[in-house]
Amino acid sequence: MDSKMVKTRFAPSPTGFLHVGGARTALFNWLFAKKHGGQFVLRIEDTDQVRSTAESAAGILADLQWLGLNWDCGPQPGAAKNEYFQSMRLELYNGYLEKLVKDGRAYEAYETPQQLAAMRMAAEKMKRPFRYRRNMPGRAAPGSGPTVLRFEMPFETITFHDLILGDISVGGDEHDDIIIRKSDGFPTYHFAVVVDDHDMGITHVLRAQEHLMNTPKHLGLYNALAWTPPAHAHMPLVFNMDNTKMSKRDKTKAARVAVAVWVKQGNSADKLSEITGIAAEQLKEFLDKKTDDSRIAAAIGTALGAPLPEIDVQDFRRSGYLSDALLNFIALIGWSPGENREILTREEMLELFSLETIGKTSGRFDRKKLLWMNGEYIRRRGIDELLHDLAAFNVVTQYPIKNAGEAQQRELLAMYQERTGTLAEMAENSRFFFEEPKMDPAAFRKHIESGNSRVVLQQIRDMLALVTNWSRDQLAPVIEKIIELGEKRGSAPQTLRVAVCGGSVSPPLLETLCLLGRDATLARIDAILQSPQSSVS
RNA sequence: GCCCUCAUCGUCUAGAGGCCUAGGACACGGGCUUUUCACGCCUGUAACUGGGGUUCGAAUCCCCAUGAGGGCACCA
Repeated sequence: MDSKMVKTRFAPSPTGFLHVGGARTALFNWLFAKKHGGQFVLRIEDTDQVRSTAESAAGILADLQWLGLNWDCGPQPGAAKNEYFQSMRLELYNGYLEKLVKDGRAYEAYETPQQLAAMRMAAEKMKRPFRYRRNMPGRAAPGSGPTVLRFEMPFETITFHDLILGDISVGGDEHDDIIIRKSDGFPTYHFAVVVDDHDMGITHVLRAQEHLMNTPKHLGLYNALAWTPPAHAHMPLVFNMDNTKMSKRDKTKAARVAVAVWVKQGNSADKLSEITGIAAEQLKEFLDKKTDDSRIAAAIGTALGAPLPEIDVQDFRRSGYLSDALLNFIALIGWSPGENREILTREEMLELFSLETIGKTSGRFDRKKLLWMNGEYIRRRGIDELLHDLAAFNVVTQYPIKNAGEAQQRELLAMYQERTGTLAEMAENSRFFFEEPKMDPAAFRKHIESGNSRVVLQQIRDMLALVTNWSRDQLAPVIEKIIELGEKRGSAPQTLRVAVCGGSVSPPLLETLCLLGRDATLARIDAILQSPQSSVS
C-alpha cells in the first residue's frame, strides 16, 4: 500500500505485568504490521525511574513470547538493556530538548509539586480548568524550585484524522504547556514517545483510546520539531462485565474483600501473616490500601483459597488458558472479522484484519465466552499441540500432572480434551490419578453407603480381580457387565467411580481404570470395603 | 466542573438508506444422546436508548436529549 514500509510498535512501561488490554494492543499492532509486510517494534518505556523494574520488563517479554507475538526490533530476552529501552536514549532526547529551547518552543519552569497542586485547587474553586501556560501570571521565579522543561503548545485548534474514529479536534484553550523534561533530567512520556516514534520510523501508532487526548500534545511536538507525524488510530477499551475498567487493582480489591470475609468468619488478622508468609507491617499497608502490590494479593488469594480475577496475561496462563485461545478471544473485542467468523488462526486473522473492521465501541471482557473458546481450542487441537500447551502451563504451575511422563500426559490430554474448559481444570480434576483421592462425602453417602452398594462393590472387585491382563480389550467387557449390576441400571458404575476417584465425576471408567492401573484400582476398592460403615472420611 | 469519544439481544458483534418480520456466537431455557461429567445434535427466549428532522423509504444520514466511557500528573 504505502511507499514507505509499515512499522508499528508496542511500547509498554515496565511497571507491572502485561495486562490483557496491553496484550490486545500488542496483537493489533502485530497484526497490522504483518498484514502489510512491515515491522513490529517493541520498545520499553522506562522513563519513570521510580516505578520501572527490570523484572517487569522481563515478564512482559516472556508473556509476549508465550502469546507468540514476536517482535522484529526490540529488547533481547535475557540480555542487557539495549537501545529499545528509553532509559538508554537520554542523549537523543537531550539533543532535541536543547533544540526546542533554542527555537524558543520550550522553556524552564520552577514550580514545586505543591505549588502546582495549589494552583489546580484554586482553578477548581473558580470552576475553571487549570492550564499551565507560558504567559500566565504568577509563575514561579527561577531558582525558587526544581527545574523542569515545558513545551509551549500553540493556541490554535488542533485537528487530526484518526484511522478508527475519524476527525478529532481539540480547541486552543484546551492545550497546556506540558512538561517534557522532569526535574530528574528524564524526558516525560509525551516527549520520549514523539522522539522515538520519529527516530524509529514508526508509521502507524495504534493505541488504546485512553491516549486520544494525548495526540494533540504529540502533534504539537511533531510540528515544533518539523517532523511528519505517523498516522494515529485509537482502539476501543476493554472493560469488566460491570463496566469498570479492567485493571490490576481488581486483583488487590478482590484480595482485600477475601480478607474481610475471612476475618468476619472469626479468623484473627494476625494469623494472616503466618499463612501467607508476608510480614505483618507489609500486610497492614496492603490492607489499608497504601500499596497495591499484586504479589501480596496473589499470596492472600492462594492462602485463603480465594480465586482472584485474571487480569494479567500470566494470570490466564496459570488458569490454564491456551495462548492461541486468549489471543483469539482478545482479538474479537472491538474487532470483527466479518462473515460470522469467530475461531480464527493467526493466519486467518492476518488475512481478515484491517483498521476499517475495528469498531468504535468499548467492549466487555466476558470470561464465560473466553472459557467456551478455550474449551473449543482444546477440543480442536491435536495431542501433540496440547502437549506443548501443557508444558508451558506446567512451567508456571504446580499440579501433580507436572511430574507425569509424556505418555501419561498424552493419555490424560486425550481423556480430558472433550470435558475440560482449561488446563487448570484438567490438572485439578485429574489429581486422583496421582494421589489418594479426597472422598466427597455426598458422593460417598449416595453411592457407597446406600442400599446394597457395598455388596455390589464387592462383586465389582471380584470381577476386576479376575482381569490379569489389565488392558482396554480385557477391561471393556467387564465394564459392560458392571453396568448391568446392581438394583438400578447405572448405579454400579457410579459406585465403582466413587470408590476409585473419590467423587461422582470422572472420565469414562474404562480409560480411567486403564490409566490408574490394576494395583491402584483394587487397592482403592479394598480401602473402601474395609472402611467402617457410615464413616465419612 | 471542563474537554473528547461512543451508543444494535444480558455479553461480543453483523449491519455502510430499501436484501431487516434485524443475522451469528457466548450465556440462559427446553429436548435428544448417555455408565458420571462433559462433548455433540435439535430447538426456544432475547436488541436497533429517547425525541425531533431529511427521505417515497432509516438500525443505517443530521440535530437535540439521555446514558456510558476516556482525558484533565515531574504515570505511561
